[in-house]
Amino acid sequence: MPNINYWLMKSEPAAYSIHNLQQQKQTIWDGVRNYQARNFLKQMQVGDLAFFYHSNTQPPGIVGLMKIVETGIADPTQFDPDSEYYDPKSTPESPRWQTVKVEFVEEFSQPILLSTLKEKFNGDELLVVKKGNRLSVIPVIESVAKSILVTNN
DNA sequence: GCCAACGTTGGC
DNA sequence: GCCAACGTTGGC
Repeated sequence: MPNINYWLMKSEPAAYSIHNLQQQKQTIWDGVRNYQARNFLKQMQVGDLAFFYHSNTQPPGIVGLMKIVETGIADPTQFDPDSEYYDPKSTPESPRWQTVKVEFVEEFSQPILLSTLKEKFNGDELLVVKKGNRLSVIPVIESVAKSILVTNN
């Protein structure tokens, strides 16, 4: 059994929600323009699991689970002049922004709200509960991931 | 709308 | 390479 890593990936549901993913089944997670978040995307491996986090919504929280199905994808929006994520300094020969393809696994019957996460975990356990953490992609340690999964079964 | 916590930019 | 100014994120 290869090691499975767990991640948390944020999206504003107004831009892209868990239901959009449920309908599409798979999507390329594009638009990440933060180097630290990108480095986490680079570390992901096929088979890893990621929590889908709805941000900038009422209430914010983890709403479901997805699986990494492809890695090392050059984010196509960086080459698209019409995209808000267009990066004129990036070239197809050496793409600056790479990402992954994710697949819908499940929507949680009950979202795990940020307020609940704050009660159960501290900032070291789950970076998203640390005040001021705005990274769109962060790692989740195994014990925390297991605990979240158990909560929803 | 507020504001804390960043990240980025650019002058030096 | 420093750091002030500025912009953005995102919970509240």
